[in-house]
Amino acid sequence: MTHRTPETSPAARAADLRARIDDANYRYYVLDEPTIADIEYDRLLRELEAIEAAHPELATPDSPTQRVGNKPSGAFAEVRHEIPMLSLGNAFTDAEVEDFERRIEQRLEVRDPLFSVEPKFDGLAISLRYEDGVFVRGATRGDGETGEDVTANLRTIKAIPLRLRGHDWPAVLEVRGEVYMPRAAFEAWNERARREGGKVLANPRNGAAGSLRQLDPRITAERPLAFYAYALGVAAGVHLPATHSATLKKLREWGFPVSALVDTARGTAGCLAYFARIGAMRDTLPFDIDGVVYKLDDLAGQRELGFVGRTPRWALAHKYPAQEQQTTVEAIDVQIGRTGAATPTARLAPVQVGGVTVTNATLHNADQVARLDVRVGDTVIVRRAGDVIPEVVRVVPDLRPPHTHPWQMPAHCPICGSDIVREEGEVVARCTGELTCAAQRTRAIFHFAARRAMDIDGLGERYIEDLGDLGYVRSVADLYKLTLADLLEMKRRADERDGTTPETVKAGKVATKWAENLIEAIAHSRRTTLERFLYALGITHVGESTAKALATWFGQLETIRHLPWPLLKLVPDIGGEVARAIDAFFQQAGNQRVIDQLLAHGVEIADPHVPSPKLRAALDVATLLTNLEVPKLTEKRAAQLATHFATLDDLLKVPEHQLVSAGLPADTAAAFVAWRAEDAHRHLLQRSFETLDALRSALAGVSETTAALPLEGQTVVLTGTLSTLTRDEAKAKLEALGAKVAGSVSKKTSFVVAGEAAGSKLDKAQELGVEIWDEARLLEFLAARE
DNA sequence: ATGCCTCGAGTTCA
DNA sequence: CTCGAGGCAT
Repeated sequence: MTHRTPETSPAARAADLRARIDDANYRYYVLDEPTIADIEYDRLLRELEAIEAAHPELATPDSPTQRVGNKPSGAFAEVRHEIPMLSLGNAFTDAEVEDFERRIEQRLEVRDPLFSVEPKFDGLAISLRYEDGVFVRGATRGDGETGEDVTANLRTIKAIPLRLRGHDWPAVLEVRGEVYMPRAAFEAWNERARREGGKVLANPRNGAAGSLRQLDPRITAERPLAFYAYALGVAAGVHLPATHSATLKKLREWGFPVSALVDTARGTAGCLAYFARIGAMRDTLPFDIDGVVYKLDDLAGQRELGFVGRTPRWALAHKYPAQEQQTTVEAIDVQIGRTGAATPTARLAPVQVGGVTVTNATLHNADQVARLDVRVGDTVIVRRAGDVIPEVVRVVPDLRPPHTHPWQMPAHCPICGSDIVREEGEVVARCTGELTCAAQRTRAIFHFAARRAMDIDGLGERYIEDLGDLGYVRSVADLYKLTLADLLEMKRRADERDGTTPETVKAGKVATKWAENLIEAIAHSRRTTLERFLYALGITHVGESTAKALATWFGQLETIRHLPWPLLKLVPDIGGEVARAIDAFFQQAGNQRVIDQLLAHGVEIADPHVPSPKLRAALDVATLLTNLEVPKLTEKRAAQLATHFATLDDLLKVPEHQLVSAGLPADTAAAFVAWRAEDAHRHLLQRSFETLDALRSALAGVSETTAALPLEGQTVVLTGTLSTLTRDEAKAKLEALGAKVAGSVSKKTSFVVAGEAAGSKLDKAQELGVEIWDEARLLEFLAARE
């Protein structure tokens, strides 16, 4: 380090250093144009500290070295605000903004007045007092009349000047503004806190508030706080500007940071445009805001309008819908899904989150409840995850009422009373009632009727429940037996039961219309495709994709409904687990009966497929033996076994010593014989052989050649909203060209089609360098090949 | 065994 | 959308 010989006195050098440090602060925090490197800044500060240590008489209270005091104060003293700190009226709708401005126009007899507009920072309002240009006291807003003296903590915030710049400031000056924690600093702080075990902050606002209320300013000094000024309090004895916008300019000259987003806007239209403009950048701003503030720019007009209570008539806070809200848990219920999955759900006191009223939030599973330790009566923070689904973010522990207990999954289904069981290693607990459980039955029928399944329009969950409870529909097959008279009777009985008696002619007509439409929708659904039908059955692990795979590989319902699981495994993406689930479904006599009834009631599969020629290569005994999952029988051993014993009879009867002499290792042979000893296994083998033969003959007439499709082997992901096609249409067209349409982007994705408002998938594609098409390119591509 | 990558299943409100 | 878990490549 260079050490300059002081030509000047220490006092002069100290003054010079202070000026340079103050200037660097001003340029960084107010002008937003850093001029010196951090290292240089630190060097200046250390030199000043050294001088002040050597000459204690030179240390002044407004020296930049004096930001961090070192003695924790006892408690915060009360400070009475000479001019009360305002609370602003709130507006959530455009209409409320119009009302606000109409009142101003009427009282002042003006048209389209000019407003000073600014973001409403989500931080902590404070007031700063300067006497003779030196910061002497800072206080929180408190109740507006009286706040707490947090001077020592505020001194640590470098964005707050300890000494005013320029000369035209009043002898006594109070400035109002917001202390906040920039988002990036908040994230960085928390990341470090998590890593090093420090205090993790809940959100930037709480971070700022908590930091200012530290009794030890040394702790505050470590927190990344910032400050924006937005108003004047006391300002005695100088000529002040006539408008609010000019005042802000003045504050900036005096050394206060003022947000670059402040602007002026004319009339309601200008204000609403500003609201929209700031709203659009809200997510990308470096700090949190919860709205914007409109203030009548003309200060004389402000004085004329005055206050209602403590709220000025000349200012308004226009708020954005809150993305996170606090509410209380009234109950934790368990919902039973189609598969019996018992999902805990928090019933919440209604609260507005992101513009909608939220009353329920899923808690996913018992582990999640335990992780959050949510209890009935708790106050919780709720957020809309991915802008849609409400979720409980965390509990506010300080607001927990006494005598609560951790929540536990009930032992019995709240609907049917069957045991709720959680399998080893599974996250979800399930009701074991299966189809005896009304909830499972309702959800199963709902799934059957879903748009992507049998597509029965107008069959809502409530009607399914009534149809089930009143005994009209016990299984999905019963839907096709319903008559108009049944539906009307059911509706009448349901109304009776609920005590609603809309016996008016009009209600009767509505009910008739509903019933007619439903009968029509059910009739319409009779004609369907194999993949929809399979999907509608609601077989565990069989969603749309697997249903489609089954349909294209095997072609016929009659084949599929009798397939043993080792043959189901021939389909790519179907492994042992899924295959056994499908097999188990069709092994249930009740399920087969329902399928028979559906077919008897006229359900017809309209697109007869032939088995896929790709199946042919897999229809050999070796593959079958591999898929049987016989212990120790690897692919290689299975092939070996198949070359010598290719018939069912051979495999059932060949003695162990012959297996060994055929070259099979002794332990493998023994394992096979042991496996074969079980009736169920022999039966499985027999079923498999029979089906193998049936498939072979079904394939006999199928031609081998399939035309190559332009997108064969490509994986495409759709994201955002397309304007000329629905997502389903686009998917269908791409699939018709041989593409596989996947739901998420990975490095195997061939290209991503991004529509309007594309979200995280587009980001991911860019990150992975995956090709991105816009809608126009897709349409062009499709048009060229149709 | 381990680590992608997909698929399935459940979810809220207007 | 998110999470869990099945399938499969390594």
